[in-house]
Amino acid sequence: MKQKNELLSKNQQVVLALIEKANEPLKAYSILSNVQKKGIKAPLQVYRALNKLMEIGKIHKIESKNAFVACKNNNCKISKASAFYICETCEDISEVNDSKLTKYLSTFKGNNEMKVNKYNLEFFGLCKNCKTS
Amino acid sequence: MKQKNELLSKNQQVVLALIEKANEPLKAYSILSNVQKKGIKAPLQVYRALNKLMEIGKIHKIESKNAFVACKNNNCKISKASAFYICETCEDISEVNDSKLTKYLSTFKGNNEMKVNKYNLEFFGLCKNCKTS
DNA sequence: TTGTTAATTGTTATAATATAACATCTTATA
DNA sequence: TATAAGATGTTATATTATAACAATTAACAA
Repeated sequence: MKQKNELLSKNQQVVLALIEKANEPLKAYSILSNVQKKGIKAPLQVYRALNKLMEIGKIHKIESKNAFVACKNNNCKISKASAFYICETCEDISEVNDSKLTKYLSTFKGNNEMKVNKYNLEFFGLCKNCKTS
Repeated sequence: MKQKNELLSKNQQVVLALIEKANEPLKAYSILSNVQKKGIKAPLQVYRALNKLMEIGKIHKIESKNAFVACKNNNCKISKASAFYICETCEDISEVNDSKLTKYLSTFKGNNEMKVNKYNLEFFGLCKNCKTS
């Protein structure tokens, strides 16, 4: 199926559905083992779906974990900006949703005259639960 | 040698020297092949040195590239905060050195009450050279 | 100076993550 | 209806990283 109308292909739908219903970032091979019953048999099929989903902003990659989460910020149309909190103790990850931060970073100009298209930010620390326990 | 006085062990010195003289991020296996003449033979020896060097803030990992660069910000004693510009065209990577950004992010409190210990930020875009060419 | 301890080293094997290369299929649209 | 873009399926392989275990080194305290 030629991808018009923002329609997702079968493999893309299957992978996205799994990631969306998970409440934690999923790794590629974990995704693979969970979609084999849906007919996806090889790593490349998963990675291709992941790449497409990242392109259109439906998911983000947590680079420091090699894991993938659904975008929680209004289903970003384009994946230009992402920021996460990562708990170093319980590994819980949540997406930062702070419009000031987004604005600050999207318009950030350092001293090197780069034209910034995109950024990824990962905060590490202790989440509310792990702080108190 | 027990590590007091901030002294680095032999393998750590060898790996750090290579990374410091490189003008681009180096990948672990590229480091390995470049230090074999110095007696480092196995991936683990490289990874162990890299991990130690990251701990003490001498180098940073570019998560999106799985590559390692020397810290250019006053040889950070502790690797708590890192930010990079990454050119999507020429792959050139440079460390952001902006005290306002550092302060903003180090004291950032979103809505989730996380205690932030550390962060990593990667800006993607076009560097000065690639913009004009 | 000897025993203890923590850090480091060396080594083999293997796990985990990701892409190359190539053939085929599907469907929108020119 | 031809074509081109996107998607699929498949095998093999490349790349990145750690497990597990044994041995060595040197600071420090008894």
